Amino acid sequence: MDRTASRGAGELASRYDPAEVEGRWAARWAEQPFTADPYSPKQAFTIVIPPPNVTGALHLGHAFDNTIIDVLIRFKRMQGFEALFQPGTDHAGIATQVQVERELKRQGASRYDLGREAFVDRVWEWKREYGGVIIEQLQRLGISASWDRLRFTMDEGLSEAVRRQFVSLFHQGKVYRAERIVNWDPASQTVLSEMEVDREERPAEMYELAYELEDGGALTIATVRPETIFADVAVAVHPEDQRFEGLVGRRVRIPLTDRWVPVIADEAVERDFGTGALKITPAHDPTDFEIGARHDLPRPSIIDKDAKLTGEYVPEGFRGLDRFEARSRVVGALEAAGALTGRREHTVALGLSQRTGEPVEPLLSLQWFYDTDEAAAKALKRVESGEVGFVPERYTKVDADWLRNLRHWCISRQLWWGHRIPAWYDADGNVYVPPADDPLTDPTDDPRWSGLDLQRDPDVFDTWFSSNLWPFSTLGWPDEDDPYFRKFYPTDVLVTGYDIISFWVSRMQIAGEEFTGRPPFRTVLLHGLVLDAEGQKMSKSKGNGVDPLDTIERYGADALRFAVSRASTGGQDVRWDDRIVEMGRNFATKLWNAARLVSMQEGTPHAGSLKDSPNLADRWLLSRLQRATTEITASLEAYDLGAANRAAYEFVWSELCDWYLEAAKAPLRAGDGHALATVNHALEAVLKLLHPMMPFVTSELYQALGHAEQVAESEWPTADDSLLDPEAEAAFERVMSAVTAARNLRSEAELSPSRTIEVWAHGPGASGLSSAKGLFESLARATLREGLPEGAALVGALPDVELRLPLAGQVDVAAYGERQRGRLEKARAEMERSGKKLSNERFVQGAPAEVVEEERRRMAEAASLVERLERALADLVS
RNA sequence: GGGCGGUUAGCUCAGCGGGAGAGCGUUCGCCUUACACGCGAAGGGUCGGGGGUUCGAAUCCCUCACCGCCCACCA
Repeated sequence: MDRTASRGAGELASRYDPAEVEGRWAARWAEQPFTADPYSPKQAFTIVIPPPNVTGALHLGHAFDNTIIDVLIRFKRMQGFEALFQPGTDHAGIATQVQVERELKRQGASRYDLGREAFVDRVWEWKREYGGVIIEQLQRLGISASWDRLRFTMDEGLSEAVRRQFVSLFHQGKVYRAERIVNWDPASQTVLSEMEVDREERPAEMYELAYELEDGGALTIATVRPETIFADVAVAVHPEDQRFEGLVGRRVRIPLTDRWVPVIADEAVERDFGTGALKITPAHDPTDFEIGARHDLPRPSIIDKDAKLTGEYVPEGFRGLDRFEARSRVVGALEAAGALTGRREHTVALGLSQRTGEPVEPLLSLQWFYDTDEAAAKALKRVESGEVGFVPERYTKVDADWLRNLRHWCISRQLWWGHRIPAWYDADGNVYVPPADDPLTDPTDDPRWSGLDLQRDPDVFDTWFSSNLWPFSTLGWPDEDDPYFRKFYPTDVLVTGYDIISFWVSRMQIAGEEFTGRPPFRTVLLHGLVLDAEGQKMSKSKGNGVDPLDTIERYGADALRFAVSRASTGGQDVRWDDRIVEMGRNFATKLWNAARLVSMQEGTPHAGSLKDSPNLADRWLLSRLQRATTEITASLEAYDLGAANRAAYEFVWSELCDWYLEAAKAPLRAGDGHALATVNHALEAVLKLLHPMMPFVTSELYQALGHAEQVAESEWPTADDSLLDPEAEAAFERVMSAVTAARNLRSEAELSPSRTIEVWAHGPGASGLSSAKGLFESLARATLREGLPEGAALVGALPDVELRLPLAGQVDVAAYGERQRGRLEKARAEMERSGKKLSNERFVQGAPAEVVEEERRRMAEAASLVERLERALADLVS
């Protein structure tokens, strides 16, 4: 073993071990996080984390959000921005509560056994125990957030922000309490917003029921919920429906009861659907609620919060029955009573609780609502004017449509875990809310109301009623003088999956307008969803999720980040494929070994300008590096991580490693200072360019090259156009083609790669090739001679030169000839195509000059190739 | 019922107006002193179908088919 090899081996292990290296750097970045200085003169660049559930575990969705954000943050930081990646977690009300309740259940208890206070303590305990897990996992991913600024939605400051939000909106009249039809989840015993309800197509039955008319005859209605007939207050038909002319104003009897209800006319009734007559149940159906309101009808409820039939309107035999049980019993009774006149299969869009999977029950309930109309309109303007942009652009419309069609948001939840609503009620149900200028004082401490017995609302806010403030509550708001708020708000980019636009993005836009008068971010960068190998969305319930930590363990976090970066193209959904991660792992190893090769070199790099190098390979590489730098930088600036990834991969593997390093080996061995300077420079640049996507291996290698500062703190490379060298690129590419042709000859001749072959060059390009003799010979492992060799030879034809390899005995000439004929066919086809095009007057006239010129060049090349191949074949036969 | 995305090599995907690309897999060689997580060579596609625009279409327009997603109060 020679000295250089042993020295290199001492510096860098011969095989890259991601686990060891990554663990070390992850710990370093966790302990000494990248901080952002609010007083820095540098321009701010801010991204807030989409806060993960505090008790959750890292999944691929998080890996996407955070990798993309971290790539942008590291990139901008290196570009000289004061970059803040604001981290934190969400208390995730219902999700966390359900989780802790499940744990309690395993111990044979329920939250009611503990009582509210003890239960909430229990959740805090749970949070203390598991709340750090996801943070550690993110740190393991190499996320360079400002961990010293970790925030939680239920921190004191953020809770204050939520309280201020409510109080302010209340006094503006935008938040109000009202009885409305809500989506009730009987399993978790809370109301849900529209968005927390998943619609699922389910087969069901539609029943036709005959309601007896008071003057004889019957009116037949259609329903999928016969069990709700007891809450009927009317039957509605369309005002212009001639079938029911004369019936409006008369009364019908609800089957199985003695109640008579009026027939009313309402435009909401669809004439073509069902029988054209609709039973009206205002307390258990949103449409019916509205129709009932228009006609001033009562709203009797007959389904309770456990989804059981209840109340005096329900005949005794059905009282206490679960809704579904009740349905079949009611249908039986209707049939027996002769009121069931028809039934048929029908698909319904059943609402299911996103959390519990339980069918939600629409019922009447007194809840808090938030009228977002005014702020949404302002937010919409920003979107329409382009002040807030979406990447990819098509989501602009999704967001705008959403902002346009918002309904009032039900913000109260019957949970214990969350921000408790700061509203109090007296015995008469009057509402007391802290004053606008002093939102933190409880009304019970307010001297004005000291004589009253005020009870605080037991409910808490919807989780999103705190995460909507996230882009500014984490930066110190409501303290508008907080230096972080001043420096880093509004944030620059919001990165998240497109499935969260309605939940979070639009609500942050609204909150930003409402409380800061500014949009909370300038750009919304949306990524696709992660699908499994079958194209199914990954989800906990399906159990088809990939555990990113497992992936990290097997391939390394850099490899995972590489895969995420590469998959981030155009907001496209990604079918997760470990082969891409493998590609990333291999790439990290490739980089490692390239650095190892470089670190093994001894000698003194040329001290002057890189432009001084007389070596064709150096000039070629430096020129290519400028192009790669430009492309990678532009791609990152356009938030196109996929393109940046591909450009970097291509340059490093196919150009730097496959060609340049091979070409440079000989000069380096000879102590060429120009080659050494070039290779050092290129490697350093590559480490920087790759650092955002693969922070671990690049940090380790940068350090190994002897830098005291971290690569993360180094300056982002800028392309130096004076190093662009189209001439060198073209010349080196000719050498590359010749080398490939020579290697092909070796392969055709079945000669061992270890053997040096003798290659003869003939043709106008031969002398050019000879001028790069050394390069060609070392890359092709050949001896280059000019001219034509004696006797039979294999021929590799290039447009301007042909390479001949004198025939050794063992070659299968017939097979070789076959392949050669194939090449000739291709070249002829090429020639024909070009010829056709060039003889087309309209092409020559209509196409841009350079395109026509290019075509002429192609034509000439093809013609020359055909000629060489024909001659070579003739030689072979002779 | 509206809206959006997808259909490119066996698989997973880039490319989105000037002669089809990558990784994996396949075939043939190689432990060539950075790397077998590697090196060299090769094979493989009428870019879902049909129409149109254009000198020129995988790329733009229309249309059809299939796959997927989002929104929607026909009970």
